[in-house]
Amino acid sequence: MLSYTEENYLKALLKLSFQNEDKPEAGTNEMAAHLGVKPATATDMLKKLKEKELVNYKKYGKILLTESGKQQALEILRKHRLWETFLYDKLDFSWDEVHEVAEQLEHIQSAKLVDKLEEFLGFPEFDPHGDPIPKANGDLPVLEKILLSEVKEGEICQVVAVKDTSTVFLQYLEKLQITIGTAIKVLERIDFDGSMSIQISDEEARNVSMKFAESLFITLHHNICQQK
Amino acid sequence: MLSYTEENYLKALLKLSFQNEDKPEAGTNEMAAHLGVKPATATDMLKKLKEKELVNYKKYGKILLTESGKQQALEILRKHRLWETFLYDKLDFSWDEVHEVAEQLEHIQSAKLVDKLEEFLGFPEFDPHGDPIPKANGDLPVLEKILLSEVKEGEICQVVAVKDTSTVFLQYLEKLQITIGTAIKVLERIDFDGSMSIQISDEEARNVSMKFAESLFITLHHNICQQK
DNA sequence: AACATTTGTTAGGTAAGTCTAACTTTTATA
DNA sequence: TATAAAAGTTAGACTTACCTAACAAATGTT
Repeated sequence: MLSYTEENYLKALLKLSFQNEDKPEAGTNEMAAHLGVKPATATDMLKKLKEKELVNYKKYGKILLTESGKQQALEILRKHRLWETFLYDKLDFSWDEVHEVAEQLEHIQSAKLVDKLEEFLGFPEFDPHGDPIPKANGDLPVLEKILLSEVKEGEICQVVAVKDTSTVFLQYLEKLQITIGTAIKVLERIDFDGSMSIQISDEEARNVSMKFAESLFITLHHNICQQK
Repeated sequence: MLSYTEENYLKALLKLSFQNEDKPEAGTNEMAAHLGVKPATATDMLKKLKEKELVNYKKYGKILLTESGKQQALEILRKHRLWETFLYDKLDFSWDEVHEVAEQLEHIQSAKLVDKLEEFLGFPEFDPHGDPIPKANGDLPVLEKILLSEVKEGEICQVVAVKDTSTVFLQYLEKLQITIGTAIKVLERIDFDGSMSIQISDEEARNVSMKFAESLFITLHHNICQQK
């Protein structure tokens, strides 16, 4: 059985592996910063987790979850996101209040509790932030993402990824204050040239080209919040 | 903010004060046994709790919660019993499974969570074991208890206390396998002499006198379990 | 009242998780 | 490529909550 602290290290490692998705390794300082401890402390814990075969780790090397470590981390993430969903859906917490409490609830030990909670919530696939909730077997639901250009007039969607990763495009996004999670409402589609009029968050209307609309992945999921 | 462990000591002290209701003090060994630690450990913690003015305690003396300590203990008990009710009512846990998980859940820190949970559950007054759930202000709901002799035919009730505390009566109860929490169904009332035919738990029918029926306090509450 | 038993305390030690300060290795840059 | 900066490690110390073993006080019994 893992301690509360060990669980937090595993979860942090999993999160970092999502962030740097191409190479899912992490560094000691990165870990420490994420957990709010000093690097020396993280080093100690990493040795301990290596002993338990939850991480691959060598002196001065990069840190990687083992398969076993990843499964355990996914289980914790599963609990975290199910509890967030519970707080949001059933207890009327706002999307920005759920995280702090879920940080505590995710450490409750009871397999039955997690499964019953999932059932009670109607087997949700995404939490209130739009993040996928791992299934009991560790599978992660995939966001159904489409291009902004496919969205109908009047619909609201959320940015989930970029198709074009060129610097000019990313800089343009930054100028428009669009990041992952930003809400976009399609006000009008111009059939003539494929351009559209959109509303970004709660800003005023703005026109974007077909090229733009075909470079941005969005989702229509409704259990996602306005900000992130 | 109290640690998980400190909270457990306060809760244990509160429980002991309910048990020895006439004098709500406890001893070091008693405490230690209740918490599954050695007396020496309990002594250390009691000094610490005294420093925080949560208990009144003197060397070799009896232990008593201060007003502040009692309020904090009641808050923990409130959380424990609300979570038990949640698990029982909403997640289909059985009455004997709820305690273990509630022991963990009671330590979650969030005033909003407790109040929202209470609302979500419909402001229950008693937990699945029939124990009163402290209100946010520390008030304890009182069980509506009546004498067994007042119960109508066909009704099911649960034993909550004895009116007669004589040894012969208590020994008789023991022989009938009646303890606090035992379920009793009134099968027939004989007006002639005030005696009644009752069913104890799932045993066969049995006749008891008016004197007996007037010596046992019961409750008709329905959110109470069969056993305790 | 004297002694035995129960009850409670003290002293010293352990493991987990944290820290600071000094040191080593890796990496980035002039 | 030499050196400075960044990243990571080690050693030693602190706190919390626990332990054992030895001791002290309170209680019960003849």
